[in-house]
Amino acid sequence: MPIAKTKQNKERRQKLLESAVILFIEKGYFNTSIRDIIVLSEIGTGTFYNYFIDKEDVLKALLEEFADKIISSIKDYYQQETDIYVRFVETKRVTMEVFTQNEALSEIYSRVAGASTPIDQCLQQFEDRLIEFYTRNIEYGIKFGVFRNIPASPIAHSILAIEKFLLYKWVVLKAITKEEMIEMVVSFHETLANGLLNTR
Amino acid sequence: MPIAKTKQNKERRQKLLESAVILFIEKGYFNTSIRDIIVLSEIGTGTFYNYFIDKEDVLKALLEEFADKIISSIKDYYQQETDIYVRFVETKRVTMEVFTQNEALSEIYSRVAGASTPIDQCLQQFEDRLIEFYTRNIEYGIKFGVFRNIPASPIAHSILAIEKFLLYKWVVLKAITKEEMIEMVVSFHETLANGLLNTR
DNA sequence: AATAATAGTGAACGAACGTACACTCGGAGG
DNA sequence: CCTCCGAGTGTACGTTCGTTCACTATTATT
Repeated sequence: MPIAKTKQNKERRQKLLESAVILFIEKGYFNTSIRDIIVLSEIGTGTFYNYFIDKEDVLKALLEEFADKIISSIKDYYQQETDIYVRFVETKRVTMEVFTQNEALSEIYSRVAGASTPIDQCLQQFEDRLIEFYTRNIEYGIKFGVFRNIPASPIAHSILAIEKFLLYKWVVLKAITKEEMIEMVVSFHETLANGLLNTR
Repeated sequence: MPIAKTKQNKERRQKLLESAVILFIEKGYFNTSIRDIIVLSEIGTGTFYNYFIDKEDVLKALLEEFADKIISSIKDYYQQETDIYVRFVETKRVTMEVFTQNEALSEIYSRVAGASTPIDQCLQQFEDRLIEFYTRNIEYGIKFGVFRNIPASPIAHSILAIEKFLLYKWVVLKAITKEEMIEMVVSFHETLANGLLNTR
């Protein structure tokens, strides 16, 4: 059982998390042992258990940190920009930029989906927050007559889905470049916007 | 090293694969050991290695089997239906039905993405085949003036992305029902089709 | 019926795993 | 200056893992 968070040395905790990221990328999450993390962190074997319950607990901490980073970036952007149509396209650019600027965490995020129930719950929370953002944005557009009156939720889902899928294709499969990824997300949104816009 | 495939007992091989599916669902892929598969299959320990190289080899066999099933269902459907617009919407229904009729394999497919490089290569092959189908279908639509002249590939990607994402949401997270999943895929396609159709 | 070939078997092995626990030691409190 | 708390340490243990290989059972060949 870990000791109280206030008793934990913050730098030591960060060192553990950083080492974990390096190893998760290098060897993959499942091929990384707690021992590996301990060795790279240059801490005592038992010390690990003062900070985390197990390996999964480390992953959860990393994902929560990442989710906070993305959500706060979007929130910042939302305070700068209020135009509904500009928001619709540019929010995605903001999100994809956070992903590309945190390549290692993006790769871990892309790889661990479906790995275990607690991890899934953590991911689902994060994704649901994003979908909610997107849905609200589209509903604003409908309310003010910019978009046609269509079900917003499937569209919001599709937006997250393609972001996630193309991120996976870039960061895991290396099948497309960073630029191709962003270009495809934008191109898709332009076509989609054509289906959304109230032009009649 | 496994023995020649012609020398393998087909029923025994199938029994091994079926046991693996049961365990992968029950305990998850990573928490299932080769020992578990051997015990449930009621075969000798060494016999396993006459059939598969390792656990990953079992997974690859399962995924290939599943990919074949989906691709052949779509191919069958393509021989029945030639109308471009009907194809565009209904192909997805065919695909989603194969997924729902093979829930266990769908769950495994949803869960193992990103797990390891060889598995990813296997998945990528399968997904690329699907994307190629979708792209060709959209390009037909453009060629014959049914769809506007837009880049087909990002659309094809988005279609697979939302299918995969909603499948994950149904079969892994249990956050939506089977019916909601299909309804959302269809609803999304209707909006998307509005952006695609050449109505001017 | 005897022999050869080979698939099937499972005890055994070494490596790697998570983590418990007895121990060290710096620094705060008296 | 002494005491003592608790974070840090790392050896050592029991478990489980994947894999091997000498052996047995079964089938095919002559």
